[in-house]
Amino acid sequence: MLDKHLMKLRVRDEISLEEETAIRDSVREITTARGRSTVVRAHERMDFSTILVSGIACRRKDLEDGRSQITELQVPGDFTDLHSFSLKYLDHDVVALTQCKFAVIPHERLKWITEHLPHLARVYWFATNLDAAIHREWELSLGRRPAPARMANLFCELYIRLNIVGLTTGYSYDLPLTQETLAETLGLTSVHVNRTLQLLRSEGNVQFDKGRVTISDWEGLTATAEFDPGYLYLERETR
Amino acid sequence: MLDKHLMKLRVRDEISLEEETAIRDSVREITTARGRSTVVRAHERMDFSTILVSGIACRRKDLEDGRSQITELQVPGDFTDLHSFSLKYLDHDVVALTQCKFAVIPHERLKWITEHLPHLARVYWFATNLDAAIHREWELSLGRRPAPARMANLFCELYIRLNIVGLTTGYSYDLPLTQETLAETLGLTSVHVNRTLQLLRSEGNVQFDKGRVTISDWEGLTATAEFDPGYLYLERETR
DNA sequence: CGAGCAGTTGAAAGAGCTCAAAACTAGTGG
DNA sequence: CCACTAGTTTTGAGCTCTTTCAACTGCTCG
Repeated sequence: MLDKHLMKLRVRDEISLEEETAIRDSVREITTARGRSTVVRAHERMDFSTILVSGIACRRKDLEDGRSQITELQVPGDFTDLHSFSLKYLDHDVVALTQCKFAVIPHERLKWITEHLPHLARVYWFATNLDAAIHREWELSLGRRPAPARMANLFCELYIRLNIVGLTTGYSYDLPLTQETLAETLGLTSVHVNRTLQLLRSEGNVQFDKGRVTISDWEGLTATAEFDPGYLYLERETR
Repeated sequence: MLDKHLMKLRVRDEISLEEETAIRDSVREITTARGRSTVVRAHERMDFSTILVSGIACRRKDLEDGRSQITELQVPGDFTDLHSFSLKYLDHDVVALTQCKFAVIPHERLKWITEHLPHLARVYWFATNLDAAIHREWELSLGRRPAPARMANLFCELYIRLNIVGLTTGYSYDLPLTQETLAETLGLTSVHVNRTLQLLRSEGNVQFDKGRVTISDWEGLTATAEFDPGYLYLERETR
């Protein structure tokens, strides 16, 4: 159940058996959410956090008039709302984009970890800092990269993140999102997403079809994306 | 020296005298940086973090071709690179936009805090989560808000953040940045920043002149900004 | 078979960009 | 005190990327 979560953590640090046990023992229950359902609502008081076990979820911020921006995509193994432990409520919704399974961890357990397992606490601190690093890269994309580079960047990032948790097959992976959702993610309209997708396909580096991303030329893709994986902190360190 | 830092922390939680002392005792030295100088370079290994004591700094990400995006502005009292403690190196530069003073805190002291003062550790964890929340709001701005709302939003955010540390006078505050820098912050060109500034001024809500922001109609400004301060987490809670 | 999404296409409008020049500021040195 | 420089702000004109709006296709599923 938490295997992908541990894979993700262990890419960046060593996790002892004691720590692994503490994590596994922290799960109160497993919940399921239908695709396109809001799992956590912004401003709602939280006393637990959840790890995404399967499916694709996201953090989404809405504006009054219906416009909305997805600020991060979550893949299996990600702690979707670990930050609610110190924030107490979220500034955004958590939305299950496809059918999802979540492992629920009560905040009291996290508190216990900060008091008894300081190294694991730092690993989790790191995990939230990694989310922030992803946010910063997306700010760069949204602020400075034209649509094709922005989209190519997203496909690169997801390839790396999904590869870590064993969800890629060669250079392709499932991404069962609509172009509409992709638009919310990239700060574009769905029409423009459609055209940009065609452009990328015509360049022969990536293809997005029937909910699956296929990268045919990784070098070419990273070039159009100006992709530098540094912000994903892929080195193992003692945190 | 750290008064503003403590003011910022105490808006969100109670900080005991013991914790305050631990913070003050953690400062190894005070350094100064000239305006427009890079203080920390991306990918550079860090063994200390710094609190901004005075001046305006920022986190900036650069692209090969010279385009760059500021992902957050830092005001006095902010821990500019607390996240380098768990990240080990930064994915962005830290740039002093004006002359700045910094208090230097060695990582080993932060480690000590995580092992002996778990509550303070959680407060600092919270502080990095607050940065992430600001990043998310900026993603929303960059992705979905047209230039005037985006700019108005920034002026609102800075008003609140500077007010917390006592750096506002009525509804105005110093912001000695060029329009060029503002453009890097807002994901716009300096030409468009200039025109948007004129538009906002003509609407009579804000004015940005000679490095000073003057808000003449807070209600009006928050309306054009679609500003909701929820993401700044202004409530005091036990973290 | 029809309803309802998701994806695709076309045409026109608009927000923001580029390039280039002019006007303003403030500091420097004669 | 004035000329000179460098940096910043302002303005104009044309252009591009992205949006908007609206229609059309195709697929899936009851």
